[in-house]
Order: sequence, then C-alpha cells, then structure tokens
Amino acid sequence: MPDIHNSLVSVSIFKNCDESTINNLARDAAVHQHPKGKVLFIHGEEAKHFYFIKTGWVKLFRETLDGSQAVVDILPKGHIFGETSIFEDCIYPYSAEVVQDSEIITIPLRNLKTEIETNNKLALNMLGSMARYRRRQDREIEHRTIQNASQRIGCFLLRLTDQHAQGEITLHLPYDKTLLASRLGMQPETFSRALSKLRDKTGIEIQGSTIKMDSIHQLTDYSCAVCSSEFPCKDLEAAE
Amino acid sequence: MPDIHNSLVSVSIFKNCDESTINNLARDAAVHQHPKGKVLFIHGEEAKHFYFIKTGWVKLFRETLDGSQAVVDILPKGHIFGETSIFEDCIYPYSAEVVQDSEIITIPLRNLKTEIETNNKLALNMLGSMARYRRRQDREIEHRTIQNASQRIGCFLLRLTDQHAQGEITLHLPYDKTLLASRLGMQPETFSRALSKLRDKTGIEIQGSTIKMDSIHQLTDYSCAVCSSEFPCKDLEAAE
DNA sequence: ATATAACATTGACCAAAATCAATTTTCAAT
DNA sequence: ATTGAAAATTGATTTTGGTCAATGTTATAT
Repeated sequence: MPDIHNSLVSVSIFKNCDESTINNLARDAAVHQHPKGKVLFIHGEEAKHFYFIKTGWVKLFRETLDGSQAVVDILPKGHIFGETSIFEDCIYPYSAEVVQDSEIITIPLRNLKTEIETNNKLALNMLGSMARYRRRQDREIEHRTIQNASQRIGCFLLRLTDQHAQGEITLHLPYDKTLLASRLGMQPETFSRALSKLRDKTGIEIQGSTIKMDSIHQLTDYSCAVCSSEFPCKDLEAAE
Repeated sequence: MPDIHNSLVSVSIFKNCDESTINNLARDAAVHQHPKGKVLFIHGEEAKHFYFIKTGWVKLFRETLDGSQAVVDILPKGHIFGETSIFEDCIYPYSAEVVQDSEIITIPLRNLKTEIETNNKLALNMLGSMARYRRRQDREIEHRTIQNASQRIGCFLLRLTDQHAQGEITLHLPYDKTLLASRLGMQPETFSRALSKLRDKTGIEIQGSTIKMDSIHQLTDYSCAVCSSEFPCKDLEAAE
C-alpha cells in the first residue's frame, strides 16, 4: 500500500494533488507481475481500470482483423495508461501488451472518475498531460510525412539522449529492434537497412544495441533538418 | 456581441457551461473577415488568442525551414483552434492559415485560462474534447501505417457521409483536391491517381469534386477492411 | 556447454508513392 | 466571350520501403 502510494505521487497528473486524492486511488489498487507477451486489454473492451508501470515496458497498439498492427506508443516505467478511457465511454481506445516482464499497478477507473469530477487541480494536470500527448502525436504524423526511415531513427536516437551533452555519447536502444521498428512504423528489414544507412551518412558506431558517436551533431545535422522544431527539442525539457 | 455569444454556445467545450462563462469569453472577443491565404499565426509564436471559425475553413500545419509542410488538420466552421496553447506555455503548437475566405472570432487566451482554472465543468469538457482529438490522431497514424493512398481516400469519403444512409449517395469534396491530398499526407499527383484507382476498384462515379455511388458498401468493402475500427465509425456518432 | 528459439541481417525482387515535366481543365476576372 | 492563373491530370522515371526467403547472431534454458 505505501508502495502504491509512492508510485502514484511521482505521476505527472497527480503532481501537487492532495494526499487524500492519491489515497482514494491507491485504496483499491493492486500490484501484479506480468510476463512478457501478456495482453492487459484489447481496444473496444469495456474499461474497468487504468494502469501504472512500476517496472518494465508496455506497448499500446491497435490491430485489424487481418492482423496488421499499428503501434500507438511504447511506454517505460513511471507512465500510466488507459486513463483516457473515462472520456471515451469507458472503452479502451487501444490494446495494451506487456513487452518485457513488468510490475504493473492496476487502479479502478471509477475512483479516478469520481475524483476528477470534483478535483479541478487533477483535471488541469490531466489537461496538461493530454496537451503534451497531442503535440507528441502531431510530431509523429509530421515525421512520418516528411522524414525517411533513417532520419526517423536518427530523431528517435536523439530524443533518447541528453540533448545538451557535449562530446562523445554512448547510448543503448531501450528495447529490441523489431519492436523499435514497429514503434517507428516500419518493417524490421527496413529498420536494419535504414540504421546501416544512418551509420554511413553520419559516422555513428553501432555495436548490437549500443550506439556511439563523437558528437551529437552527427545526428542533428542529418535528422533535424527535416523537422519543424529546432534542435534541441524543447518538449523534452518539460517532464511527463 | 450577441452574435459572438451565440457562436460560442455551440462549441462542445462550452456545452452546459454557465452563461457567465461564455460572457466572460465573449466580452473581449472580436469577429474578423479573413481572405484565403491569410496566416493567423505561426507555430512557436507566443499565443495570445484562440479562434472560432464562424464560416470558412482553416488549415493547421507545421513546416520545416526547407519548406516541407505537414498538415495537422483542416477545420470547418464551428470549430475552435489554438486553445490548447494554454497548456503549452502559451506557445502555438502549429501554424494556422485560412484556406477559404472566412469569418473568424478571436478570443483572448487569458480569459479562457482564468475561467478554466476555477471552472471544473469547462475543464472536463475540454478533457473530453482532447481525448477525442487524441483518438483521432491515433487513427490518423494507424491509417497512414496500414492503408494505402486509395484506401485512405475511401475512408475519408466515408467519414464525410452519413454512415447509416441507405441506397444512392452523392457527396462533394469539402475543399480542393490539392489541399485534400496534403490533408491525407500525399502528393497531388498521387491523390489524382489514387482516386482513379479507387473508382476502378469500387465503381464510384467521379465528376470533378462530386462523387456518386449506388451504395455506401462500395467504399466500406474496400477501405474498412484495413482499419482496426469496425464500420460504422462510432466516433462520428458523438459530436465535436 | 549445447540446443533452441527469437532476433537480426542480407539479398533479390516488387509495389507504392514521389518527383519531374508536360498538358489539359476549370474558374474567375476582365 | 476571352484570357490568364490555378488546379488537376497524365506520362515517364526514380526513390523508398515492403515482401519473401535464406542465413547469421544472440541470449537463454536446460
């Protein structure tokens, strides 16, 4: 219980909320261990809970009857998901699958709904979070429109690093390449070739899932020219 | 003034709000006539106002230094835009251009911000609106991932019609084909060819910007198979 | 240490859409 | 009615990414 409480206070939409708010949510919450591959819910299902990722990764996606899949997002620990269902007639707008063994906190949507209807601070926090997400999706659409596969990978890598870092940078892909490919809206084969092309164009070094570069500018020169935001990405300065 | 008031009461985020709320917004608002081509603001600029489209059409977009453009949305009369800036440090997240001679109401963001900080009903309405928009962007990303150009046009046409209509349907493209192409994330040439292909595949009739079909199923069979939502699109039932 | 399965890469080929260029059509202004 | 500009179409070609198949690599469970 104090465990759940501590997890929730770190969530941006609960920032500066009263203890009682968090307690009302934590009261009926539960922690579960989920193995990789576990599907938590399917889009279109009735939404009973929202979720907090304590550890691990979760993929949000939608798929068609013939099996084509579109990845909406891949979330790391510290994020919540499913909470927007309270504004969608309590229907999940996407499916959620655990992509690494994860500890997930399950919280009844009912509690959130009750709370938000009287708690303006919470509503405003949530509006801020939604606005950030909206901007994020707009960027995604923009990038898929005007960036090619290699530039999109370059941009993803950039957003993974501290953009004010000086000198040599080493970074690690957060999850496997097949998943990353789907996150970027391309096939694994295309990802593989596009990453090689990015290496050739920018001089970054690739060793499995480790990427090294002498300077961040190797990537910015290549990827940020085809983006409507100037480097460094200012949305990363603010937290989520 | 009563004119502005009447316009605002029809906006979904003001539904069921007190008269005083609307009055506080309308008080400092103004109506302007804008010619086609007029740019109202550029992304990154400081946001002072949000806007209501009384008549006409407005394109929301972002562009890179080299002139590539990504269309975020194209809004008809009755919609507001720019209002989310209050959650983005008062910076416009996109640019806005009038694409048909339009009557636009300009409202200070300050008024909205003051109001929303104390008016939970307004905040909840806005959350609902943001959730719908979010779902809409997710669908956009999905469609660009798994639908080809012709299917995307078919889906756009479907969403333009009453999806419960029986029998013969006639519809008109809401704006010119070049703009529609950019809205769907493709080049005008691709649009032209893809529309011809759609005609060949489905048997719809095309005459300039008028489209005729014997039954809506000519389109659904072709486009809805590659979508994660079942037909009819349930998000259209709810208003915005 | 080895077997196995999942992940990743590579090659050959194909399909879709972008690009460039040339017309043709449409529509508004005179 | 005529002209001119913008929009739309069409053709030829290139680029990009997808698909299918084979092979290589890595990590994990036994």
